[in-house]
Amino acid sequence: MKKHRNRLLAALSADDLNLLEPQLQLVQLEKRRVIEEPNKTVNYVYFPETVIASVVAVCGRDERIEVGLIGCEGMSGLTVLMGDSRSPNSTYVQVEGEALRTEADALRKVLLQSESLRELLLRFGHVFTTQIAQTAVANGRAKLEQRLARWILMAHDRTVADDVTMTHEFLAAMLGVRRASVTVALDAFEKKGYIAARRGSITVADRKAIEKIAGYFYGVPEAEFKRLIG
Amino acid sequence: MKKHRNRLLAALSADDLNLLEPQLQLVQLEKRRVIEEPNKTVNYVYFPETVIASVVAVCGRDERIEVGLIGCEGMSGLTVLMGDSRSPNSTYVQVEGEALRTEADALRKVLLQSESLRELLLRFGHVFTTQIAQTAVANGRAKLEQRLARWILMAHDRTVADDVTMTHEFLAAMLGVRRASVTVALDAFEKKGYIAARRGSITVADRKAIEKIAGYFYGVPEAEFKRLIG
DNA sequence: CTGCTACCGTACGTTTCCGTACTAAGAAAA
DNA sequence: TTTTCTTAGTACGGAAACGTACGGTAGCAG
Repeated sequence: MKKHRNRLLAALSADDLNLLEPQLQLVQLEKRRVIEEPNKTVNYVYFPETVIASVVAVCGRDERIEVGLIGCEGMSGLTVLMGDSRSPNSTYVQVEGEALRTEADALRKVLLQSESLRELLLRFGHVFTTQIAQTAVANGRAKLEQRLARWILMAHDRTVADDVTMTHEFLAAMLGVRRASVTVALDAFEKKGYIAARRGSITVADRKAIEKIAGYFYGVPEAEFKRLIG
Repeated sequence: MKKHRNRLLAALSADDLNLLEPQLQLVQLEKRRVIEEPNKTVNYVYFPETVIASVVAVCGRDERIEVGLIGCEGMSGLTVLMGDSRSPNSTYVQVEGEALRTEADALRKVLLQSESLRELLLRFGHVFTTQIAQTAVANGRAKLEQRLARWILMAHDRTVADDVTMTHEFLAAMLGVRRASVTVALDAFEKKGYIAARRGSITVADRKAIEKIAGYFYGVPEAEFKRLIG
């Protein structure tokens, strides 16, 4: 039984892992692959190994904004844990890579068999809800540079390399701001030596400095994760 | 067995209600009463009958913003459902009134005894998470008038009367904006006849018009509630 | 009835970010 | 290589909301 990079799977007891592992299938997910569509049934639940996915809340036709980021620390499809099968949010791959997935129905069955598994995943649900709530705070109170710094840190936490492959255009869509605003802010970061920017990619150069910019807008869900999952 | 005004309690099966009801205690909650403090153990879980409470996400010392509103349609203390006992959020009473409460430990016991109870409450958890996510969208993309309209509608849904007792100052703190901005926006609503404003209270006069202003920023969690709880 | 306090209305200069749009420079295709 | 497309840098006027602050008024306390 190999050790999983995914931290939820890594935190499972041997028994729970034995229960879940037969259902798991390793898949390669390309950039922009949609893994959950708004108000459509969730067929698979994903445990990212190297993939990073965005959860985007949608209202109406046009208004949308990223409310959470899921990487190797978490899982998609929380709605399944909550006894439902769909949600108004959209989820798709931002950074391509590998993930383990299980059919939603298979997961439901396993959840009924193990209370400890259910509890671990629900604790992650609490962490993720915290992440959404903190996104709401950042959207309401933080300046663009702070929100951008927060996003870079969260992405950095979830990548194996130090760089994130991401165009300004896409990043702007995630934050719900103009593409040009992202360009200006990233430029400022680069000029101060906090990041190295190449076409379509950002490399973290001085993480401490970026943390200083994000201030308290970064860190709350991360602390909850440590406390509850370790 | 009297019918509860709280819609979660009202949606319970007779068996589940029998299980839960002995634990419930009717309490009167005054305005601004804090029912959950950030990162402190939750002792009681509240099912509002006429109370309306705000869930406020906090980061650092100063930055805070309302991420959700709980009234007779819901419950506080979702962290307990998620297998935890605290959260980084704060919860307090906005509109005074009555609520039924249970000790968190008593609820935990009952949750282990009834799967259907657990499922109903978790479904509400999903609805509330949706509310938080939509708050994040509104904070990031909506204009102040739209956010204000959204807030008024959500409060209106949860009150028995048509009016909400609330100063501009407090409302501004909830939305994370200046008190003066709220005054100006409410003034505009009043001049158009959408609301009647008195010192410290807002009365909804033309709900349809307010819904039109809020647009798609209002309605998503409400639809989820209907779908999942009824 | 009077005075006090909390709440509301208004004002003004300033910051942040938007909408739009044009240009430049990498990267991929021909 | 040359062309074409995508991504990034820059510019400018304008809207939204901010920080701050001053004066007015409703309603309660004495």
